[in-house]
Amino acid sequence: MTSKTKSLERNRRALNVTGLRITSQRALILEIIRRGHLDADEIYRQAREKQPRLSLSTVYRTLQVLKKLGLVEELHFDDTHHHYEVKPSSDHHHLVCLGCGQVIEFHYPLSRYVKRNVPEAKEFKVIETEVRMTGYCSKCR
Amino acid sequence: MTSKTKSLERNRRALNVTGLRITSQRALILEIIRRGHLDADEIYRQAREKQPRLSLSTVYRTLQVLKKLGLVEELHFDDTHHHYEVKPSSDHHHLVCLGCGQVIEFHYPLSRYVKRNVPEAKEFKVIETEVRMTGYCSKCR
DNA sequence: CTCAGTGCAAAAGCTTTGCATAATA
DNA sequence: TATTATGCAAAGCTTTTGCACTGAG
Repeated sequence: MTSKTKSLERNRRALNVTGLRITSQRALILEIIRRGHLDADEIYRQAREKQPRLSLSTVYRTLQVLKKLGLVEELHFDDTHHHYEVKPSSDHHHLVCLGCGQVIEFHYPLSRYVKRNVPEAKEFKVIETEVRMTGYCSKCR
Repeated sequence: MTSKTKSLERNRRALNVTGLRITSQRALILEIIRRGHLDADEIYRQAREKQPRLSLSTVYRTLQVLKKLGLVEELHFDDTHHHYEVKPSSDHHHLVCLGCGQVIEFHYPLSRYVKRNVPEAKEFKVIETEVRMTGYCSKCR
């Protein structure tokens, strides 16, 4: 089984559990999101290379569905676009370089740490944590 | 000196250092932002109670200027609006309740903690840290 | 065959911009 | 008085929605 078939299979399963219909558009979009942090328009452009008739509305609608299902997470790197990525299982955060624009991911159980140390957070039931640190990477600083 | 005069004086000084012109609109907008986390439209509505002729463009332009000067920080609580607050001196983060919408602030030197513990962050020069945890507050959980 | 999903085009936000007018320094 | 800032209206972007058609189950 090729890696590509495997990935398609994984997407098919992910969609299937939910009772949603498995359309070629959804499988393709999910496939593309796995490539990294992308915004709607980038997903649209990449998807149209495979399916030229795909519409931007479908991209947005699919992203909403996947977000609602918890398969995909919406991020806020900059002011104008949203970015999307497949939802990670653990705390999962980002360093955004103001110089070259690269996004460095890191995993760390920050919500646990915050809950332990911050009085305000003690009685808060945390659902989601997003940490975004901007600055300069080792090359750009 | 009343507290109100003092606050006006503070805004005047804040604007003055920068070489910008002190207009009644800018002073008013800065005054309003000090009240808490507000989005452009809320600022606009509150500002118009005092200056009915103020335009929304002026609000946006002023916010951009203040942001560029580092007097005000732009936040990303939800998908559709930006929120603004006067820039705090130390690490300063937010718990957003999905139930009642309240925003709980907390201070904690998280960037320092991350830099110490996360390998990816070690050689990163951090300029700004934004932590946003969503979930449910003690009343809503 | 049926209903969920799609494409297209149009609308709906929020935010920015051009230009003449008003106000600051 | 010389610019800078404002107000208004119009444009620009991203995102959402209505509707008829298509395709998955």
